[in-house]
Amino acid sequence: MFKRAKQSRVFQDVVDQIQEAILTKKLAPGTRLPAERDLKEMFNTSRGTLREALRVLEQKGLIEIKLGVSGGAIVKQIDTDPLMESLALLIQSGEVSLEHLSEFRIKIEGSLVELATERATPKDIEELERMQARARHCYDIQDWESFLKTDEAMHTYIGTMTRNPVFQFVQKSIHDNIHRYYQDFLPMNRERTLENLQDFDKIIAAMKAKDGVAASATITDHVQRFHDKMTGKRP
Amino acid sequence: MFKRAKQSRVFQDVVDQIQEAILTKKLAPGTRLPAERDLKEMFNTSRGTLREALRVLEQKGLIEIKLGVSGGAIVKQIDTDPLMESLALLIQSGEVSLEHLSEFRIKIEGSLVELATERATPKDIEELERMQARARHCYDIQDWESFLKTDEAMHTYIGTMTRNPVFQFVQKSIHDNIHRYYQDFLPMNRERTLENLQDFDKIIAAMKAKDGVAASATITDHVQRFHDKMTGKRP
DNA sequence: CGAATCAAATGGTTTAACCATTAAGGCCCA
DNA sequence: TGGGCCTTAATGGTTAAACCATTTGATTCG
Repeated sequence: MFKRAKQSRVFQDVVDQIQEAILTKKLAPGTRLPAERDLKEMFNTSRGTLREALRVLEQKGLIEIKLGVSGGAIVKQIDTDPLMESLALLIQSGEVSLEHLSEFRIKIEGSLVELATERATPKDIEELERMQARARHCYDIQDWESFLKTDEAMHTYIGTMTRNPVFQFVQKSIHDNIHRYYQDFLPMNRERTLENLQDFDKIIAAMKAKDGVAASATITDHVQRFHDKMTGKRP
Repeated sequence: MFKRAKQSRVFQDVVDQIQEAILTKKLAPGTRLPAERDLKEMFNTSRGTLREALRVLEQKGLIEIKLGVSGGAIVKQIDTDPLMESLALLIQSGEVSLEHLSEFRIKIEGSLVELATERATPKDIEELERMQARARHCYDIQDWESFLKTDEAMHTYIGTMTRNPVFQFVQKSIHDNIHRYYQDFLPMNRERTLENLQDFDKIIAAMKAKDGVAASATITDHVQRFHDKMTGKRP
């Protein structure tokens, strides 16, 4: 019925006030907050307490703190970085395994590609083709590391094509985390790389034809193959 | 090519050391860290700086701080709460709208229910039926608020049935955030509530029959209807 | 004009003290 | 004996004042 009455922590009140001002756009991104020695007066608190509040806001990704004269706390444009950091913590702690992530990816990436196909602009297709050309070049000179980077960039770009920040975050966090631990268990080789290239050829062709179902099917198969290799299954 | 050399901030070093110890399980959940006045000696720093570090770790969800004698910093079991908080910030700031979230939900919740159906135990089904009975009771006495709570609990429970923490987080965060802003635009009424009940009857029946496809189809339709109402479309 | 130097603003750190909360033990009195 | 009250000590929360380190811009000098 009742929640524990919150123990009053001064710094928490400061955090709440500044956060409220940022979320309601009373403080726009780019705005510079007053200096610590001024803020401390405004909130009628001490500098130590005020700094604890700023530390929390910084950790939440709401402000950024710069050094030197004309430095100080600057209101940031909110982004998904704190979300990504939290997810990385969950993975590093073992609460979430790469198998969990990969299973999720199998279920979601098809829908994501389908949505991206619906909303793809000619510019998007051009951009993907540029990236695919770069990937092919990496394959030719057998630069696997750059190939992986390009591959990740293509997946992430398809996420942005959905024009939905939720899909964008999901796609970015999946690939960011999968690739971060990639080489631990999945060495790159010529054969797998070629498969990747061919899959993306198919996907781009399907996107051009506005065939979301085909694009979806191709990527789902692509992802399933990755998952099977990772979990040690062999066809 | 190069990243800016990190400006040395003492508190950051303290954060990194403690975080490392927690993630590598050198400090197990439940462990109590030494008192601030002792930690400050160990890290050879001041109490203010040390407290900034503790504040960051608390914000990350890695420790919890209790007051009084035998209080102090206690290592927490990592969970998805910080992730949820970050997402809530994105939504409150308007970076992510409820339409975005709802569109995502349409694509994912079918797969999620399918997976839950595959992995459902008899106990899971029993639990769902208990919840459904409670929802029906709320409907009978026209207690819409409790009905919504039960509805959310059922969706969240289906998330746990996947046995995959990624799906669990996704499901929890979607419904947590959708319901938080629910009444702003979607007033509950007798008709919609009855639809909800009937949908869940179908889903539970499909789960009993291990018919993942039917369960998936039902929930997707359910979610799509919700989305259409929210975005103002009428069939 | 350009480079070196200096000065001021600002965040980062340290120290020392005091306040507030909590748990535990002891004391008093019925 | 038992229950309630008080004291005490440990611990986080807060304050204050000073100094250090970094950055920027103005000033000075060759």
